Amino acid sequence: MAEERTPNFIEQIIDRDIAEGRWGPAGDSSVIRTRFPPEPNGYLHIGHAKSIWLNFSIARRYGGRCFLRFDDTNPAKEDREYIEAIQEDVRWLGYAWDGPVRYASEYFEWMYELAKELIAKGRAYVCELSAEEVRQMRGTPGEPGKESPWRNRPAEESLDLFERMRAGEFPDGSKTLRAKIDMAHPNLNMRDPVMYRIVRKPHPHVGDRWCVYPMYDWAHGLEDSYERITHSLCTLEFENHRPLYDWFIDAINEGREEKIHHSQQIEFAKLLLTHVLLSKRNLLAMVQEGIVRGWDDPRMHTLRGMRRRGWTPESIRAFCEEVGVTKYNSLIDFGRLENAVREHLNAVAPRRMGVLRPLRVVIENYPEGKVEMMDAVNNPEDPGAGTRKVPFSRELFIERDDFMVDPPKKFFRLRPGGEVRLRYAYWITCTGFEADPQTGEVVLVRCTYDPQTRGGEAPPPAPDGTRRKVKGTLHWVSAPHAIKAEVRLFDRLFRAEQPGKATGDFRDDLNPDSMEVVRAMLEPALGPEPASDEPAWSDGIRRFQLERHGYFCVDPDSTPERMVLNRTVSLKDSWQKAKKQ
RNA sequence: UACCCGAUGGUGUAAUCGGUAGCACGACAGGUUUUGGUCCUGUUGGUCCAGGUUCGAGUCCUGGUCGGGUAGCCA
Repeated sequence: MAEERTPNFIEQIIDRDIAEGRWGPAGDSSVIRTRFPPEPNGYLHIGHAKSIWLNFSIARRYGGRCFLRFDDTNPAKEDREYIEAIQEDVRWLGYAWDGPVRYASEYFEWMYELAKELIAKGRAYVCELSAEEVRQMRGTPGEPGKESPWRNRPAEESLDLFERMRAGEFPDGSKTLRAKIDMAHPNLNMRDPVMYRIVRKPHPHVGDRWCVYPMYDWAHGLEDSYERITHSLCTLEFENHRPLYDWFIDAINEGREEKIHHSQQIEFAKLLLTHVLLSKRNLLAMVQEGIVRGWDDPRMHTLRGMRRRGWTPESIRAFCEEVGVTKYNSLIDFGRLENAVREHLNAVAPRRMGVLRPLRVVIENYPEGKVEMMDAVNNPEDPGAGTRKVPFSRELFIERDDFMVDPPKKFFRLRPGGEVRLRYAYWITCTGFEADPQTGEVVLVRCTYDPQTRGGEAPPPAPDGTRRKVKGTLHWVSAPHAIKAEVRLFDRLFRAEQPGKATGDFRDDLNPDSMEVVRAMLEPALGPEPASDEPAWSDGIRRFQLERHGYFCVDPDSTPERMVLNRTVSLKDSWQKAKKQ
């Protein structure tokens, strides 16, 4: 309603349908009905998010309905675990389906009766060819296939056989029900496709009630029909299946008193991202080979992984909206997804200070034992987020990268003799440092502070009117108050835009530094107990911006004794970029 | 060598009936800034090719080129 966005090609079709009254009274958009129909055979990933977003946002746009339906037609591959996980992930993304969860398996009886109608009409037959024979007789693109010897058996015989298939009289794979279409059809899907196969496997939803299971092409249009889906949205690889989708519904309706609902299938391009692998096979390989720690590893682009990494549902939805829907197979730069989460988190994430690689600093003219509580802004983008108190004392930690003995040009951080601002605290000047005699590594920096700069304010101008300036502002943590934490710094899992494209093996493109674990020092507000002014997150996960570093969330591995933070994404860093040039 | 689909700056996506090719991201250059973040301003750069129809074509027609999909008793 609110958005002025121009309608995508699917919405344009729907607009026309509504104007013409194709699905109900002309002008009534509330008849629009979509569905998200996952097979419960794996965890949802960012690619599914696009489909979820599309179906649910269309229903919302038109005031229609969107169902969640498990397309559970193949018990050999499906599992209860996924039925639970998928619902959880859809909810996490922020969507509520209309009514109960639907299951294709609950429509099997109806489908079975319709199959018998087709047999009776001579549009389907029981075939006794083996899988291998069917494959060989299908022909190839360019040359026609051969007809099954069972193709023209009497309808009564097929009917009898089909009933006995269901009754469990025949072994797995021994017979199939096939549609009688055209073995010379240029579209391979139309060469007498299999409608039912015999499979004896316990089904995750309906148990052992069935031993014949419908194939996708036969089942899917019927599922849509049963639920009176108006627009059945799917990905481009089903384009060649649409003629069959339509053929089945038309064949059923031919000569039938009571017509069944005929949804319109519309195909769109699935989400393709650089630096990411989403296929079930590759995801599984990464888990099984220990490349990642599991399906919810923060480097994985399963929705579970992204949730643990700190991605927000809001940012994923905004990303889908941003990249849009077309029939063009585009490859989206992963940076777009990172931008989306930065944009959301920049607006709402509370700012905190945390030192990832600590370097000790002593303020030599600051009294020992003195502690001042400094006022720090929680979010400069949101004045309503308020302020907090941060303790300051004589001994601090600053970032190792923020001090250099012999810095390059344009380095505005701390150096011997140099002055910088400590954010919300004081201006300090470096008076010396100590290095490890063995390694040369700096282990301590000595500074003095200017009491006139409390809060980080510039000191009053000198009598001659000149004003002192500092170029750099550093974050810091008071050493005696610091909270020790484990911080996991994640980076892309793959270095190549298209992992595996160069050599054929994605393992060759793995980023060896996709996870770095550091012992960090955090300000007290980052303790195990949420501060009272932290925002309420839709999923209850605590998220922060560590100033000058990036966005982080609290990992479930955290305990009251030890905080564990995950870096969702770093801040943009024009200094890093400048250094590389 | 079959069938289906697609093609607009670096990337993604708009352009009503055929009528000024726009927006976002990136890159680059400035400005603001107590985060080298954010924000603001500016610059850069595009209709796959060849014909045709038309006063006028990204849009319509014809032919090509390039890219994707399709030969599971998977979905």
